[in-house]
Amino acid sequence: MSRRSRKEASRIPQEFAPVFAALGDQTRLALVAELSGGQPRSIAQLTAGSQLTRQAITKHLRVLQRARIVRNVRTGRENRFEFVPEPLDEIRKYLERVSEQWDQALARLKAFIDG
Amino acid sequence: MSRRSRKEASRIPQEFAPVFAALGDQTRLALVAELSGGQPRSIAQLTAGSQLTRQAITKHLRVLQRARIVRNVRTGRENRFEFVPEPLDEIRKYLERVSEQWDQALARLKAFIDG
DNA sequence: AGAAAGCGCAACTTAAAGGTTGCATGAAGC
DNA sequence: GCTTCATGCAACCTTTAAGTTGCGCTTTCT
Repeated sequence: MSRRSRKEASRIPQEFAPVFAALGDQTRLALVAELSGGQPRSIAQLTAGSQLTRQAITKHLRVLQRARIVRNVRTGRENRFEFVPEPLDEIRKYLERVSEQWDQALARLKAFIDG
Repeated sequence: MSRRSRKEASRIPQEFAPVFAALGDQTRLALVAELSGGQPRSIAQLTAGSQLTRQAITKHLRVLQRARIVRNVRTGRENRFEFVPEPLDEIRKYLERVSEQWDQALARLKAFIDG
């Protein structure tokens, strides 16, 4: 037994659910896409590129913030938001593990069929 | 100009929102984790490993199915569900692009600072 | 045939998500 | 000092999500 327990090789990271949930919305995906460009943007700026009201955008930013996908930096009267790559990177690694587990399952199936 | 339009190098894939949304729930993440092991499972089997009712599990499976993360195969009186890796693979590729875009932004920032 | 397993459908309840409007407040510009 | 820009807070509305219960139907087992 190398590490982890015997069964269920890849842990079930239910801690990721809030991050996935935060990404499960068109508006928030658009916000992430814009902020992942590198430049921090104020709420007003982000609202300008959308059909929604400022309040709606604010709420979406709070959701992204609670999922740590985004961080705010207040400067003067404006509140700028910037992208934080770590959570999405964790998700990416998780998906790689799922993919890996799937490939291994296929390999076992093939080995079984081949006899 | 190679392809796509000049600005916004990486398209905003709002088509991914339903897939992310489907993954944004602990119960469904657990179902995905179990099914990604390779073995198709019936609704009754999947319910056995949960605190919820069969109907709740059924609803979650329908959500995963609409997001193409899972597919059902009816055999006799039971309805088995199996994992479909493609959507999660698309998501993974998307996250890689976001990560890439972020790295490029950092590189430009560094180049700017260094003068 | 009769019992039990495995599901699907429908109705209902509760809670949360997404969005709006109105108003108050601190910072910047003239 | 006054105005305007950028926000925050709160109340409210509407829709959807999550979950339960009850019932009926088909397949399998004995």
